[in-house]
Amino acid sequence: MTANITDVARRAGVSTATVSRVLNRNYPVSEGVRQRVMVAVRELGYVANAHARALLTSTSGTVGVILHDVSDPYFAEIVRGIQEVAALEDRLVVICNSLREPQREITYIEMLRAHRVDAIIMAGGHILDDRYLAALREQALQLDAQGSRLVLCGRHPVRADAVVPDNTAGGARLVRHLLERGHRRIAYVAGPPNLSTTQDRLEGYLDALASSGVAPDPSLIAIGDFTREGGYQAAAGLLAAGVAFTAVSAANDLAAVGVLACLRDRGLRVPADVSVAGFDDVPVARDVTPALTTVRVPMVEMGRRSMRLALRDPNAPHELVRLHTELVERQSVAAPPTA
Amino acid sequence: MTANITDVARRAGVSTATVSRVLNRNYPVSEGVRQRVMVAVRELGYVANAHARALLTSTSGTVGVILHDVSDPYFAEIVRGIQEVAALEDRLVVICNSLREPQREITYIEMLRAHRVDAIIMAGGHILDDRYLAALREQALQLDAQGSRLVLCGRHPVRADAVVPDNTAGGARLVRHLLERGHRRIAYVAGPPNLSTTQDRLEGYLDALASSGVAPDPSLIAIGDFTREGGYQAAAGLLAAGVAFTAVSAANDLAAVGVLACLRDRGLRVPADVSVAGFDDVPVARDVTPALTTVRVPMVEMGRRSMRLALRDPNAPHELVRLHTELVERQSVAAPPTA
DNA sequence: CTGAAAGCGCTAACAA
DNA sequence: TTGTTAGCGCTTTCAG
Repeated sequence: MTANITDVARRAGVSTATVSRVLNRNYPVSEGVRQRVMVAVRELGYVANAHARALLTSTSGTVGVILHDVSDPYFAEIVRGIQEVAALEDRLVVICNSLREPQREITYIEMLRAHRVDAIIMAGGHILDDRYLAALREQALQLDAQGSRLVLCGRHPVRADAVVPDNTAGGARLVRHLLERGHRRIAYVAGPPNLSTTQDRLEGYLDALASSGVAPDPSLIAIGDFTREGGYQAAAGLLAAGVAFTAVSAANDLAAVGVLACLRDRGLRVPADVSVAGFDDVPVARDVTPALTTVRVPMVEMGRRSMRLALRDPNAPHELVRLHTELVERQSVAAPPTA
Repeated sequence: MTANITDVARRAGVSTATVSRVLNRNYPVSEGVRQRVMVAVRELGYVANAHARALLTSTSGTVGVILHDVSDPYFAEIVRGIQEVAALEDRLVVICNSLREPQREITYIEMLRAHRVDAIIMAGGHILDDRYLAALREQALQLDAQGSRLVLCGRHPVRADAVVPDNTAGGARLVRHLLERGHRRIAYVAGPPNLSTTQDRLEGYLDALASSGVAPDPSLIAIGDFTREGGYQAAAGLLAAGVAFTAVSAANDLAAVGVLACLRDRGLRVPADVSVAGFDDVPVARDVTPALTTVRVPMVEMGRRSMRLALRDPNAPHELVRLHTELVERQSVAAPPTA
């Protein structure tokens, strides 16, 4: 089987304590002994058992990340930021896809707790459900007792570290842009109704409308699910319902891409007939035609900051980092057609 | 600090062995005792220490994945397949971005070995470097001795399980398609020269040319790096060099998207003036304009199969799974302009 | 500078 | 059915 520290010690003719000291190089060891130990290590292909070490030091060098789905570009970018810092700090990253299922999230937290991860980063909006939030709060407490940190990236429903982008202000800024261009009938493709991000961004839409004195029209609001397919269906629904609109603001870029595809399939030109806007500024936003006007959310930076918070001392006080969003003007928005 | 099994045992008035038996439910325990233990567990928020368990059972329930970068859609899709199976089998997945740096890959393997992962999946092509391959082979041996599996996803340079797509055949199929449409001057945007995937796909291009009796022209081959930016630069270089071509075949979709952007910036129409083809069929391929003709690589399935191989018995014999690729015709390829 | 020994939290014989 | 006990592989006092 695998060589252990005793094998190395025997081969080098020293005690296990000495081997440990050589490997952790935090104690004076004579050069000759050091050499002998290193040779034995190399010859045996020895790698210290992280579990045995974790048992003693109660720190695993691992950080857990729970998110909707890594293959969603929004989360992929966040993870990129997380990995960047993890690599710098020699940490391993465990990634868990929750698929936005509350039970799955809680189960993952427990698995990660079992592994005594140094911290857990939960990315993405949270589900608006009291039982879930209570369970989450309970887990946060346990995590704390365990000496590991909880970092929320993109939401902030429980006492913990958090990194949050300004979704509401970003949403309002975007809709204001649409209004400035002359749009009054602005459809909105929302995310899943029970998600905080959906609410925050929708609020921005409503705020902008309100401060311009435009009455919101419920029939202009369609429900998507943050996917391309969801966006496509939402647009199709809007079109089928026959409601008039000159612009569509989608809750995220993926949905906006779906809207674009639907409008194209129906023979509508963007932005000549209808303007379309997204949210997030994921890489695909600039590669669709027309390139998407959107709100840039600093996803990579959110990931970096989250990981930085995660790696602080377990006793450091909670911190809340607010990040700004920014309007990115491209080609998918123009003045409404002068019908 | 954290509650341990002794705390639970004391609180439930039983021995630690009993607690263990209740939690692992693989031994007869009287119902009354079971209840008492469960109550104690709940009250203390107890979660068994995975490290202590791993030390005994020498299995961690964790699988490591080493890949270029999770935020690259090709890898993101593979990871989706991996996670799908991992969730089904209650495994945790550690993801490591190697950025294609050989040293980083080896270091990650050692970190994962230290954590006694049940298996390591290495995704993506391998670097063509003898020293690196020797080191990799050595690690594969150690992994084997350790009782954990090594699965290669997308390459096969060392003795191990592997899941490989048919890159060469796919590349040839695509170029044949271009030839059938009447193209003769077909430029090629390759990946990094020292990568196996680059070689495999380029070979397909050359094979197709050869079997049609078209002499390959080195000046038609540009080097990219599998990124959008690399594709853009490669196309710009081709254009600047003034070589004539009526089609561009890119080594992957991301590069093809860059080629598309470059051609657009230069005022060239696709496919009217130049045809463009990609490789992989990542999600963005159908959302660019014109939608990309490409070769579908079953990335999600590659991920699933890799994970399935990873979770087999450590002593099971190596297996090699070959997966087919398939031509996907969209709008970016047409007959060459009849100049 | 080096070794002996205790013990981290758990599971798996072995007893009872 | 339940308890006792011996480690898993390592780090860390405490001696020397």
